Amino acid sequence: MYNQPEPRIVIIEDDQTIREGYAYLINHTSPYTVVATYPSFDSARNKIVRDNPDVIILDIQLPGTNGIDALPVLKRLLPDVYIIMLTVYETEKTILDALANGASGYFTKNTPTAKLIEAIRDVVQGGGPMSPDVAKTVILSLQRNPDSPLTRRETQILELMTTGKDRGQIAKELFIEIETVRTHTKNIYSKLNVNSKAEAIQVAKDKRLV
Amino acid sequence: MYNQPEPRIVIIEDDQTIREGYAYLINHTSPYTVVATYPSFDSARNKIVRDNPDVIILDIQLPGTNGIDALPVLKRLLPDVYIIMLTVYETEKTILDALANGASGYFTKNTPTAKLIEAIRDVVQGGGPMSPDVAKTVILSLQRNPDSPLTRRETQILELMTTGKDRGQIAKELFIEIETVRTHTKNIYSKLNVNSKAEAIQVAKDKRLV
DNA sequence: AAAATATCACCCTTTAAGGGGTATTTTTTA
DNA sequence: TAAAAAATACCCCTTAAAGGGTGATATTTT
Repeated sequence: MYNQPEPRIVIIEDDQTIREGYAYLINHTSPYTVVATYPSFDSARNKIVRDNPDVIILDIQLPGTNGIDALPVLKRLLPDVYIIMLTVYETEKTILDALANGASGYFTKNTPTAKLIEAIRDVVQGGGPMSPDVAKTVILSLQRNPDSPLTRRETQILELMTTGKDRGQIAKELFIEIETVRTHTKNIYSKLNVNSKAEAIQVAKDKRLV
Repeated sequence: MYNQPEPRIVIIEDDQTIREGYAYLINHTSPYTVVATYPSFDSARNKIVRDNPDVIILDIQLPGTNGIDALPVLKRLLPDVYIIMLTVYETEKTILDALANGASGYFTKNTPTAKLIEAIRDVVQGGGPMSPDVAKTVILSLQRNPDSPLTRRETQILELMTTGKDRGQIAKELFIEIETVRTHTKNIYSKLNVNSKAEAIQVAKDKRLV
């Protein structure tokens, strides 16, 4: 068994204080090495492959190319790199976009360096660390509306509708007749004040009914 | 300003060692109070409202009613309670189901009590703590397939399709003609080897293309 | 016992979707 | 900078799936 070399870190963050602060503390209080820091993605672009980082700490609000747009590029340049996002303002969409595009972790900027170092350890071990507020947003995005007007069966059928299944497939899956599925569908439409599958799916997503 | 009373904790966990271990350590090393512990949800059902907990630590694998099914019932009984799930085996579906049904946090059972106490603090402060492995699963569930055969535009259109929008709405939203949407749709179908919107959505969900 | 939920059936109408073909412009990449 | 890929747009024709209306019985929950 070979000794794994300690992870190499690159920080891309426009605020000099934060950038240098994290770099200093990671270098001096952790086994990891910050091999380079950049104030923007555009300045990192041509050098980062040679830096050969294992983990990139990437700010979202950057001058020029922002962190979200940088993500897929970095992933293409360095397919195996772990990316931890850093941000001040976190909207649900931003967070979800970042994660959808391959971020491994997500923290707000008030995160103490010690937590960030923990996070680096977690990602290289295959985990997906997030600060509690980010996790909360993610959880919320997964959570259903507890005040749904739909019954259990209706919710179930609506959910199957959102997956693109048609009446026949839904009926088969639930071991009921197509006509029963129709009846439920009509009740769903009436409760949601819509009159098409498409609208129902939109309301469902909108109100987190499924 | 009144002093907030310290959070009251209930633990529902069938393994006596774990149950009593957590209870003891929470009571003795944290400001929180474990007001009751139960070996099953069924045994907790009639008493838990009187326990008036702020946070419930809920095991998933329970004799009788399992933790996932217990979740909605607990939420109805105690609408404002925070629930932290505890589990040994975590499949993606289990985790996502738990979160969809109102869990506030999610940990695997090897979690040290200190982390659990941190988690209790986090949830009462509105956060959504998860252990890194759970977070990883959640992140993975949000992540797109990096090897999608679709172009950017196609992905965008497929995504809009999954939200139930029809050609017309998609065209309007993207400021292009309906016929262009059609062309993209045809290309999507051909790349995904399908020939209907429904199938496309199913493949999209299946392969995490959107 | 009443109310809510879930089940099944038949009529008829409409429309959004799908197949096939062609062509120009813009953007990306080698 | 030339070639390839992606994005844009139009026409013809066909049909499956969806939707509206109405009525009825069985099962569960409260």
